[in-house]
Amino acid sequence: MTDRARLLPQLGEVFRAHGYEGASLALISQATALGKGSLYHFFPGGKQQMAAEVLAEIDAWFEHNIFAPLRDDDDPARAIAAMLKGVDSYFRSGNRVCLVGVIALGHARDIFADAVNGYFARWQDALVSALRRTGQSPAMARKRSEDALLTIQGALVLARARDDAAIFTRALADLKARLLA
Amino acid sequence: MTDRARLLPQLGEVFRAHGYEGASLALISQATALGKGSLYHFFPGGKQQMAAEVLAEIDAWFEHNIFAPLRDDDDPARAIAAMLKGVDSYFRSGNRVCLVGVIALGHARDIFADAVNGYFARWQDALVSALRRTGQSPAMARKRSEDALLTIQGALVLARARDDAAIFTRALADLKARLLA
DNA sequence: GAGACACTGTACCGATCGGTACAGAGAGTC
DNA sequence: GACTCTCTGTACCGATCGGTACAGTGTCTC
Repeated sequence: MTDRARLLPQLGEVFRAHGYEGASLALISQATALGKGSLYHFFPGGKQQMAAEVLAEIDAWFEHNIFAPLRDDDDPARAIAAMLKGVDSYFRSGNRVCLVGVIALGHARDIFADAVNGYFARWQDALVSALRRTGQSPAMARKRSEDALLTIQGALVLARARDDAAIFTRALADLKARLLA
Repeated sequence: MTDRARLLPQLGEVFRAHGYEGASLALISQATALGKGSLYHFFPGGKQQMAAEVLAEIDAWFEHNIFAPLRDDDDPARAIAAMLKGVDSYFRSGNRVCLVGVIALGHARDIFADAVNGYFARWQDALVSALRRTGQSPAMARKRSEDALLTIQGALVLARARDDAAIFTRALADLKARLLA
């Protein structure tokens, strides 16, 4: 189990760098320093199981570090600030790409549609909850939470496209002001 | 030449749907109803040349329909409104994905880095030009143009991730109000 | 009709794909 | 030492990958 815990982040980076289709078993084997025998011992379901477990781990990380505080923190403004800080840290200030977004844009979305949709749906719902507790109307909370998610995704795309991570940092700063206006 | 003009959009849809790595010659051959012989007759450089020419055609379309009006229109507000209308139409109200963004997120970005960066750089510069002519400060124009590009990209990602094209339409409407505020 | 030319289908190339089979290696138990 | 069980490397599978070779095919020119 602890082996798997060390494996999943490595798999995640391979999928991030090459996408689902582009992450060949040879690349995965190289990144993990594990032969196919070991790989298929841990993941009998092959590549699809690897990606599914990586997505589940990412989801669990966000659930614990981002979504739950947004839903439960007594101080919603603090939870929102913590979300932005956590997001900045998770995406390495714009130098790391969102695997869920990468999969959403690719052909693999069909396979992982539920995981992809659920991730963003729960994020948005949690953010709506926090925004409502700051006193915003349901409509305003919903609109701003949608704005927040697409801003983060768009900033990651643009930062990578222009090879300028500062775009992401600026977008997060603007977003903070917009969310709590 | 006219054959090639009919070919490039078909190639574009294959790359959009499967990404650069995922677009196999078999898929391309099927989508274009052309055998490998014909494909390599038109594109001796293979898949890479196909993608490069598709990107160039996309760039030319935006240059003519979006960027040039933003730079040259006597009425900058009208050009910005036309940009949003053109973008909505080009991306089929959120049902079509941005090929430049798809490539930017994938491993193929390394090959097409200049084309990808140039596309967004010229878009932003053109939008800055229009915003400045509406009387906005250089700093404000630059910030809002960056916001515009990442909003469009993020809305496309989120719309596809959640399988809800309305996200894109809403984002464009909000963006319009924000740009001309 | 002869020749040139742009285009096309098919067979084929070596490499790599995801996945399987299997014989161990190593550690723990009795 | 014998057995079990988890883990590992390697050889191998058929399929597909991007790309090449080449013999046509039709059309147009002279």
